[in-house]
Amino acid sequence: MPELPEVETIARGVDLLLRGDQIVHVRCSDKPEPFKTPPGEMAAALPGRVIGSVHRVGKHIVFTLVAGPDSAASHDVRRRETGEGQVEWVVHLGMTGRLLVTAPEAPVPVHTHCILSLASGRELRFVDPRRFGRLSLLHGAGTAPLFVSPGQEPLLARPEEFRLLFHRHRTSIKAALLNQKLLAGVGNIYADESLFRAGVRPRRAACRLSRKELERLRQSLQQVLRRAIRMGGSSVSDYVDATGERGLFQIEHMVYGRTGKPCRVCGAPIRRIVVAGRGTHYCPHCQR
DNA sequence: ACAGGCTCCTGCAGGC
DNA sequence: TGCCTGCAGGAGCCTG
Repeated sequence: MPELPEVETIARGVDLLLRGDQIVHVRCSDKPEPFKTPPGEMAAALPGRVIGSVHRVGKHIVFTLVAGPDSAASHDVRRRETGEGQVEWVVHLGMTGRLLVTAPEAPVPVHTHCILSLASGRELRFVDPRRFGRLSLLHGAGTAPLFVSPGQEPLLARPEEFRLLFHRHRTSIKAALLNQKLLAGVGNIYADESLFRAGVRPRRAACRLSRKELERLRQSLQQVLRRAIRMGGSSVSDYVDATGERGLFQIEHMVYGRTGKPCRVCGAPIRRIVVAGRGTHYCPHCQR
């Protein structure tokens, strides 16, 4: 399940592979999901545009698409400089979404919902069996961060900002970490892993954590996310990055998916409970 | 306003 | 061996 480190890995990979390539043709499936923007609108707006850059906002992959070299807008200096006429194609992978860069003759997997044919001869395919993912098109430059994820970037949050996110919320710290309006990009795995490293039980009320605990949590979260990005993310189930490589961070999981196994620090069996409707793993001895 | 629960969807694991 | 049930979860929506 792609969270911040996986999405970052994928966005970097796709940026490296596709920056500067031009969209020639778009084909979409006829299912209502995963389209937030009607597929017809997308298929009409994308062709001719050039992939300017690909980056991550929260758990979203944002393609900045600029006018193609032969379009009228590209010759208009004012429109080019203001970003007017620029669009952002936003991909959310949900649980099982994948972006694949392939040759057109490669077999098309089942549950392929969108295929972008590129001027280089390659295809960018969006595949998502469970259809929890979302594809949308935003008009104007730099609109994605606000539209898509109002929450703070966990890697940029400073101590005071981080503390202020939680001090008014009476819900569990686990639910608060998963709330994308507070922090953008944290999902189930890294919530559990950061709470373990901070020594905080997932059911604790967010507003009852001390300054010291919140600062420990902030640092644990940032460490865990940075380390996971360096390792290419966690591969559980079928996650792979744009080039088909699997991440390696799952070998460093301390609690996630380790129910009943001995804690790597103290040896106590890892417990699994349900918090905020999510499977939640913690060490009853190390976390208070 | 906030919190918690339900829903969507498919693949896979486990039980009988 | 095969079928069937239940579980996995991000986020939008509904309710209290």
